[in-house]
Amino acid sequence: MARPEQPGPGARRSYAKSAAVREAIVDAALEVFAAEGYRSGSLRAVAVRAGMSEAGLIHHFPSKASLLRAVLERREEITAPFLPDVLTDPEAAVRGILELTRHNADLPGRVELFATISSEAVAGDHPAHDYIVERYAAKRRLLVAAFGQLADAGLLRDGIDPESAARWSVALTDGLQLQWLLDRTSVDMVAEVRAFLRRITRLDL
Amino acid sequence: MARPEQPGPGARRSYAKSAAVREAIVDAALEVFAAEGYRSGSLRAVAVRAGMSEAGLIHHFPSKASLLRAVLERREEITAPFLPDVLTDPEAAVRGILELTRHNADLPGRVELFATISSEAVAGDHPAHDYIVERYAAKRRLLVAAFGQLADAGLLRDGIDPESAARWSVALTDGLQLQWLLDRTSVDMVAEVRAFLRRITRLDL
DNA sequence: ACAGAAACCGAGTGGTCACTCGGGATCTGC
DNA sequence: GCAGATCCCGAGTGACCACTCGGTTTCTGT
Repeated sequence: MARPEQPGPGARRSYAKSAAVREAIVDAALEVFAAEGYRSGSLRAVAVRAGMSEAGLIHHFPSKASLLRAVLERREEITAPFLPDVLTDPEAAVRGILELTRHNADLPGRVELFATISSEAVAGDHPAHDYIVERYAAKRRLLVAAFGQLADAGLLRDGIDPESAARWSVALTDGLQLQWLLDRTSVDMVAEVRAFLRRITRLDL
Repeated sequence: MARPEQPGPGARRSYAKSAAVREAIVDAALEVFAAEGYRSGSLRAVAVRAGMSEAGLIHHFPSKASLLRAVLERREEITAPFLPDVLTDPEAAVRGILELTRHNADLPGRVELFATISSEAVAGDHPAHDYIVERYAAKRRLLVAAFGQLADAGLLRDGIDPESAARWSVALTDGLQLQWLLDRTSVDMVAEVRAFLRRITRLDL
């Protein structure tokens, strides 16, 4: 987050253009971390891309880990609307998987960021480890609930387990993204995800 | 490869224990690259784990990239038997997916290695980029052929496209591996892959 | 048993890393 | 319009990086 909190009574607040600068830094960091990963991506590269010095960057984000946090929070803000409240509309959640895939298909940088960070974060001491683990768990919980409700409504195909449907959906999108990143001409992510979801649900996608 | 070629007429060959040392180095490199990735994993860490100095390591593998090559070649030797000749037995190829998953489920290190390297190698300048791209393409070709033959034999479920079956299988195993690495208690990879393959084929797996 | 190559090492080399420090430019509430 | 904080930078700092160099030790074919 770009510090939306109100400053304390005695404290000064940031200058007007500061938010824009921070946003530019986060944009730059997103590109660098996507291309080179968090561990190998350098603050120097981020600073150059953001048009400032390394020391200037550090003034806004006091550590590399805090910059990663900002990048992930920003991504979350963008993707959150694609997976709306499952309790009101389970079909929308499944449709959201497809919409998110469609959205991602135009943004290889963002896809690469998450693919890179996710596998980096397998290491327990990675600064994003807990975040990524929790994010996967949350997504699975949401989709299990969604597919469960679809099953109750008779909209899941016979013999499909909601738990498996959730896991498969997450795994398939992740795996297709990797294939797509390695060779974009060989995979039509949207078509594959759509075909898969039609294969496990009775929804008209 | 651990230099299986015969030495030239005038050239000396390696000493007897050299092959064992090289193997120990590759083992150590596998662990380090799995845990920290190729770019962030250091030769120093590999050397320590292999019980020798950094300079001694470099005597055997003149560059970091050559060490990565050796690691990948070694992995290939191990996994190759799991995907046998599809022309003689397409069913064995599909069964191989499951066997390989079963095999991997006991070796998180090896799974982590390939997950880490694969997403790192998305970057075009990564030393393993071409290798990983080609390896994915080859695996897809093999599975497309296998599922195609199963379809001809009526062993693919109605409406399943062999091309998609191949892509889905690869994507699903990759994606499940990532979920498994992030939280091993939450995913039964073998059961999920088995259920998925039974869902798209008529094979008795 | 000895020549000579392989094996291995300690001590560098130049580079990059995240991050610090002290100070100067810039902004803003009063 | 000015005090004081924010903003930003150049120049470090120590740690680590892949890799080199010159040398000693170990092995092995003859």
